[in-house]
Amino acid sequence: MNRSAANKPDGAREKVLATALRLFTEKGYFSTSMRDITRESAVSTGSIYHHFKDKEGVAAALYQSMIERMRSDLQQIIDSHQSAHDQCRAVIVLLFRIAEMEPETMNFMLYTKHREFLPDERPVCSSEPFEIMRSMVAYGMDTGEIERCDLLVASTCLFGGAIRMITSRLDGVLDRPLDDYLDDIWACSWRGVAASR
Amino acid sequence: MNRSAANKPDGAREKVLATALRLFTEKGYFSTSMRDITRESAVSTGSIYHHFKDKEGVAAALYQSMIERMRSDLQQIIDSHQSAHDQCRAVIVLLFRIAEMEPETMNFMLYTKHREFLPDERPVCSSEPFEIMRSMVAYGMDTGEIERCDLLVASTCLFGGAIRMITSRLDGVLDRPLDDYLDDIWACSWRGVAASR
DNA sequence: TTGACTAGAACGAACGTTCGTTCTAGACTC
DNA sequence: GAGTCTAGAACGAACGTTCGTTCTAGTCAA
Repeated sequence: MNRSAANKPDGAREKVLATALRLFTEKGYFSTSMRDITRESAVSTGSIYHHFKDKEGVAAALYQSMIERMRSDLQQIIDSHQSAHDQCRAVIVLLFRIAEMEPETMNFMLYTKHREFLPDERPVCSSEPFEIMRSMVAYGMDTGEIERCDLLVASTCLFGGAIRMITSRLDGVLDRPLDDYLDDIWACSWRGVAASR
Repeated sequence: MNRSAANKPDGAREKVLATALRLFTEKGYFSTSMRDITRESAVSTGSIYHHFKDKEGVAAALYQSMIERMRSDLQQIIDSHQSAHDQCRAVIVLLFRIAEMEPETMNFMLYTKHREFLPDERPVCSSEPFEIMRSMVAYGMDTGEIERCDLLVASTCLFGGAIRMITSRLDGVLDRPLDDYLDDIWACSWRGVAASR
């Protein structure tokens, strides 16, 4: 397969993925039929099954591309911020930005129960991106920025509030964009885990 | 319908609800067929459709009984604890206990995307139990225990860490029971929102 | 430059299965 | 015997998937 042809934005594969992301987010995986995807992507059934093994294969491709994108964004944050404090805050800024600019991506990433239709995937909180986030917290414990305690507890407390704000926003419970809450959320979250001086 | 007969634990209605809770949690709502419920509850199709309008009706009855149970438990907490600090901590203790003793209930309560199959329900974080939890935080701001800021932000930060710990536990990511983490989680969460003296 | 050939992308009707639900008949209770 | 509950076969709709075919674009000999 010619790679440049396969990845071009108007290619059948890309159209299917974009449509599936939208429909899975709007209606859920099980309420989205392959006929829905066929109709809304304007790609024929046969063509879809030429590019993907089956319906689950479409979801798996979406999931993989999402994991890879996060992995790369997080690596960039590590490279461009010195302290654990700045790294972790940048992660929340990143998550908020994705949630506002590409709510469908964030919805599929954070709020979808992948295991119901991707039984072979680990839960998202054991996925590589979340591992990277935990490693930032561990780094902060080493530098003395973060109070030393159970790593999972600290990570969950530090990012848990922001993540729940994102799901609230995706649920339509928040009227204002997430950025309006950023400083407050970060203040609460960081104060909870920061080392006492 | 005779009420005492309708609620007896071995009644068809109760057997269906218990089976549905288990199957919805294990396999998800959409991957659970009415035939599965028929087989595993040993209640016939006709009988199920006598007690419930349709499949969605089974899920709705589960959801309602869960909301009502939480509402009553939370009211009891308010009645038996004076300070907002103690009330909020008791809520987390309650949630942890339900998650350990009745993981299926907690899973259905917290971790299931009800709106995919109960389109008329509000998202769970706008449901009455969550409103009660927010009112506890508001009370804490009035008494000066909690730093005054956006109510949603404070509530999300205070309970967000614990709730994410629960979902991690339900995902099988945590080896030890939630109680082992209680003190650490509470310390982080409360420190994040407590009024500075 | 043309025409024959080829690989793979696209197509969509049709298939067999499974779903939620209905229906008719029988059993039990008061 | 009227009303309530149970039973499970049957129904039609919708599903994911298959498959035989057509279309398209590239290759290459002459």
